[in-house]
Amino acid sequence: MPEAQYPEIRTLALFSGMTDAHFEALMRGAYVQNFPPQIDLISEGEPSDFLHVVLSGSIDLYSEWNGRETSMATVLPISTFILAATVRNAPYLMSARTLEKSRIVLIPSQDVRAIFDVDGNFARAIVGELGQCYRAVIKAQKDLKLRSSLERLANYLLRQQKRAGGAADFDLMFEKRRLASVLGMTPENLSRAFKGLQPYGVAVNGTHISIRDQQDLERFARPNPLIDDHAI
Amino acid sequence: MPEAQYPEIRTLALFSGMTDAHFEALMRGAYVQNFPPQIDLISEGEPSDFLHVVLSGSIDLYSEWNGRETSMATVLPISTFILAATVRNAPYLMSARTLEKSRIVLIPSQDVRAIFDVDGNFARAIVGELGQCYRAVIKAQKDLKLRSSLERLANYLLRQQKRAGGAADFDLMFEKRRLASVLGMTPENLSRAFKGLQPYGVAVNGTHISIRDQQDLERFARPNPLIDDHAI
DNA sequence: GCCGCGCCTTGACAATTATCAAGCGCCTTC
DNA sequence: GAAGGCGCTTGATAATTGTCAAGGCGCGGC
Repeated sequence: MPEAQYPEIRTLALFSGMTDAHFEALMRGAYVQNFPPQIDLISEGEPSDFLHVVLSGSIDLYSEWNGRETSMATVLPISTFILAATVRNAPYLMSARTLEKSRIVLIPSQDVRAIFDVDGNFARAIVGELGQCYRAVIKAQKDLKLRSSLERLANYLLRQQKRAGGAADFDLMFEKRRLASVLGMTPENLSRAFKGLQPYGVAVNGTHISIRDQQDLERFARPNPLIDDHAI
Repeated sequence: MPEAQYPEIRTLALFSGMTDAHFEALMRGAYVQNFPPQIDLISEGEPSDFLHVVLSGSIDLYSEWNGRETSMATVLPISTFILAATVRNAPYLMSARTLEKSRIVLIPSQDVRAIFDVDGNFARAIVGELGQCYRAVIKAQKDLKLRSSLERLANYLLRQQKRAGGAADFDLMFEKRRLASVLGMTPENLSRAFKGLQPYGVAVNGTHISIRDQQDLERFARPNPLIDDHAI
């Protein structure tokens, strides 16, 4: 892998604490690849051969069972995915596909495990990352089990609004079909859910969202940091 | 904490790889406590002051939002809980209560973090544990998003059967009200779901389950290792 | 034994969510 | 500019799941 790419990867919390020697050992076996949109990168059930790092673009993590499919999460630059499968040397639990043209670093899993075995700082960084991932899934599960689809959508919009800077107007980051799957509903139901939020001052125009009455929407959504705050 | 308790804790994968000195440093600040049933040990939102280890009994991890409550998981001896909150020094995302009379070790979180900072083997053990926890929640989420309540119950029964030794007859491990909450449904709906599995050869008598036609139930449940196998 | 309590079940009904089938609108392509 | 494709929306309908109220059953206490 070309050294020019190193800096942006090195700045990741996961890699910033390790020694130069270990980092370079990791990068030696790694390579960067560009993928077009809608390309399957990994399939659930396969052995975890590579740790992936998204440099640009975006990735959909999804799962299938019995002919059904659901989006589990979206990975945005710059971050890694399938870390847990790599460190446990276990099969992937989710599949991954590019949503758009994406630039991905592939680091052989055995190299990650080898460095992990000898570099305490790397192990500690992985703990930080895994702990965050774990807590993110717990939050998602609380969202799913404790809220109706209308409440999930309302809180999703409030989270997106905050991510987009907090203004009353912002744009959805991906297509509604996928949003529906992430929120655990059908596209039809999402359409109706948007209508169901109109009384609370939510206006939708394509991917553009306007929150006319912040107070009103929040009164309905009842956002909770232990579910919605991704920083803690 | 009395040294007599050390061995059973020491055998946990989490603690078995660390040096004696570090282990004893951890145990110095720890103490064991007995709790009666139905006692709240921690509440979501509180700072994570202690890492907990269940020596005997059982613990319900649950969450609340907007007046609703759901069971997230059950912790059985001997294992730890709220490890992620401890290592990230973040507030608990779930509450915990004893289901029965339970014996719990409380290890000050700051001690855990201090040893974690200096003991690479401990850090690696935590990675193993967190990775497993993460993957368990991902499986639970796939179960929730991809299956109907009837399918979740059918697969739950097959998992329990395997845990109980694989015989056609076995007993549920906790009361149906809680099972319903774990499976993400109401008690009434669980009752009907049991009836709905009768055509597939499932007989229920109180907490006792008989699987009359293994093939038939499996054909309906379609268990999948990437959701149902807790070992991988 | 009998009572009372808690849990589970059942039935009737309501709300939520999914499915199926059009139809609309926008964008691309030719 | 017309045609076609694709994603989104809408309506009608069905399936799933939840709610409320009542009743049964078992178990411990008196």
